[in-house]
Amino acid sequence: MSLLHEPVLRWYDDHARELPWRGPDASAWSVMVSELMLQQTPVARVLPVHEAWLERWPTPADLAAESTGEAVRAWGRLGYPRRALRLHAAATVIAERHGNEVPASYDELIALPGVGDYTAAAIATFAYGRRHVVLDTNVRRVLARALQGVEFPAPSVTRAERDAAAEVLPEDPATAATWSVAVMELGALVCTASNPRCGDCPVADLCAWRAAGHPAYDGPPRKVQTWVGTDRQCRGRLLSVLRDSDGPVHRSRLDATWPDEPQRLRCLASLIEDRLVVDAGPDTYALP
DNA sequence: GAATCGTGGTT
DNA sequence: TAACCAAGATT
Repeated sequence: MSLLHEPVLRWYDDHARELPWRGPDASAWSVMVSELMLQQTPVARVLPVHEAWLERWPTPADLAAESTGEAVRAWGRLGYPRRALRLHAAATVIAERHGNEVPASYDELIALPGVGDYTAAAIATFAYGRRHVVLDTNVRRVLARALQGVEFPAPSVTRAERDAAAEVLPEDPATAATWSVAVMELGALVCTASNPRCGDCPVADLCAWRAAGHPAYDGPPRKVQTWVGTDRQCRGRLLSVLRDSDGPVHRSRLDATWPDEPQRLRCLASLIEDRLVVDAGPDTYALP
């Protein structure tokens, strides 16, 4: 029993946000949709899209019955639209091979498109109360600070880090689930990447990083993604036009979004390759 | 292991 | 204002 458990669990009881995918009435599908949407995307932006998504597609089979293009359109501006395709593909597998029920085991979950280690552990834990180590960016940061005494964890998950997280995971599955969501919440609201609110932290007096005097990060430089002029920006522009159009679009409308022609053509080809866009006739393109 | 993949709020 | 960063997955 880690000394961290009681204060963190009590803090969560008092400060947890009420989110639609939490609580006893949330379906496993609701949890799964939220987890895919929350990959690299802030809660505030996910909330309205998640609500509309669940209203429109209450079960995996409902989504699977739709075109992938409708999924991409409903995804809106959440970013990384391939996640919409993967969620649609996962829904199809669930409808066809899992009786339209989101599977509960980690092994079945991680076999689904778009579901990696974190998401499989999160769904198994938060939707079904299974006991797994849930290592997201928040949990990693909180544990790096509280246990290891460093400002940020290593660029990728290390064996020692996973072992340490397993070490502090409560034995009882239900408590472990609450612990994981509580640590995530603590990382999201208090133990933030920049300007952490240590004054509001329930484990400030147990924190190794604070005890060491908040030493600055001295690991390998953390990569900062460039944006202006990248293929990602170009792809975003192109897809935005299609998303906001009811039907197929003439190439001239895509041409207007990006001046660099070789890059524009390359990005359009990659969107087609990714099945986010389809060739819909002479000089015409559309969502799939 | 490193590169790639969107978007927009915050500082 | 440019940089930072947000419940990662895939190749």
